[in-house]
Amino acid sequence: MTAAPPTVAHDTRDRILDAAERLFVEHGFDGTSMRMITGAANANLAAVNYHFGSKDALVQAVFRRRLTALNRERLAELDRLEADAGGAPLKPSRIVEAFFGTALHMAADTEHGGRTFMRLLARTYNESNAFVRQFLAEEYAEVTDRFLGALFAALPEVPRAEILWRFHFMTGAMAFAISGLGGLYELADISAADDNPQRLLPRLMSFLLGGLRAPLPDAALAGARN
Amino acid sequence: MTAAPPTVAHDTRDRILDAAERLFVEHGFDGTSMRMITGAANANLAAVNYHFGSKDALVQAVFRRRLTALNRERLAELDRLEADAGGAPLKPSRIVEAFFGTALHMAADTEHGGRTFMRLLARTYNESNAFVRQFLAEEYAEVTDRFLGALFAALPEVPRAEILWRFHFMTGAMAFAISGLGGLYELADISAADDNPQRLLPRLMSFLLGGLRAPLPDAALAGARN
DNA sequence: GTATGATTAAAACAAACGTTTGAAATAGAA
DNA sequence: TTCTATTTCAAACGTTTGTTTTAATCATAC
Repeated sequence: MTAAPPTVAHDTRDRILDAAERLFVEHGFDGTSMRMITGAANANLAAVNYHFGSKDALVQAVFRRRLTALNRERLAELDRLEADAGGAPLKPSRIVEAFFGTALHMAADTEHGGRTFMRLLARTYNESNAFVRQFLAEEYAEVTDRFLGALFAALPEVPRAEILWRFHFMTGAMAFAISGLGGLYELADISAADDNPQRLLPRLMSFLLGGLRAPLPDAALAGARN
Repeated sequence: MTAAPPTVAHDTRDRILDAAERLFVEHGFDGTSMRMITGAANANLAAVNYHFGSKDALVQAVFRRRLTALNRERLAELDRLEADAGGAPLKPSRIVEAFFGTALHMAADTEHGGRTFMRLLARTYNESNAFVRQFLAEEYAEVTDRFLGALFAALPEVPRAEILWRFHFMTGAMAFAISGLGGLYELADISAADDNPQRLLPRLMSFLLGGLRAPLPDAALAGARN
């Protein structure tokens, strides 16, 4: 466990991970069978159980392969921001960029499967498969804790509940940004479409910051104090 | 079609629709078996095929039952707005409210299953099941066409591509708003949570409008004209 | 009452599912 | 080479899947 990663190429292992990632995006977990995966990976049906133990373990491996790195990168950038600020509160826009920018940056990588994975992740946010939710919650625990804390500190005058919800809204916008316009607007006047991935990040960023900075809703509706 | 709705109660039919709706939210389409559905509905296994023909047809029926009404309501409100304006361009905030407000209004109805259905719908936006996507695209065609057109007219100085994307982002925020904070933030400092559904609409609305009105991103990145 | 059409019920269907098995193939070290 | 550990392979395992079938039950009109 503490030893170095295996020097073996694990060719089929990686082929299975790639195939599974791609198929999960397209058909979901339950909609993707072992035979579809091993077929697309040019591997034997038993290979998944041999290399990963079970289908559920494969799902976890698909996520862990990239999600851990993504969240580590996010934390590293937040660390850098805080170090540069030297104790002073951060600019909210920087925090938002550190969290959502890294995600979109990974989603822009069409060469190494980053885009595929981020589409899968976006799709899985709303997934309710029991152990996938649990796994994601654990995998995200530290990141959400740190970033929410940073936002709380950066916006001390804004109620925390409001920040929490807006962070949630921003996540939803990001998820849809990554999923793309595909399909839903095909029948509408789609001549306006422009899915240049180069432009997606600035597009999303200004939307997110606009939403984050929006005037607070009228609190007169309910009687709570928060 | 033009005749009056059947006077028969179709008791089991409705029980099946309710059970399927609830189970689809929790386990997805592929994760929900006919036996789970008929079991929860206290109906015989063959009842689904008798009343709907197939599982796929049942899925469509679950959506059609409520989505048609929701979109009709949306269109009716847009009609009303345009009639009141008498040819003048509409306020973007009103358009946004007409589209997303009706959805959230339906999502607030916990009594008649509206909340359950809207959670299913939010979950299904990212679903890629072939015929479900096709079905949703058709079901949404007129609505997106009308509302996007209204936004184009209301914001003539904003590039249409920008409006289209922001509409997409708003949809993502709404989807997550409806899905709720569940799970993902449990391990973070959740003491700030406040999921009073009464407050959700104003919360989301100010976020959406903030995003819609945000300054446009720097277009200097790419060389296109749009 | 009996006859008729709609609904429910229990049982079975082939197909597909995730997983396991035990032998064949492969690779690297001695 | 020979030995040993790893990986691949074809085949089969028992379940579960969506659907169909055939008979029983129900409601209602005559």
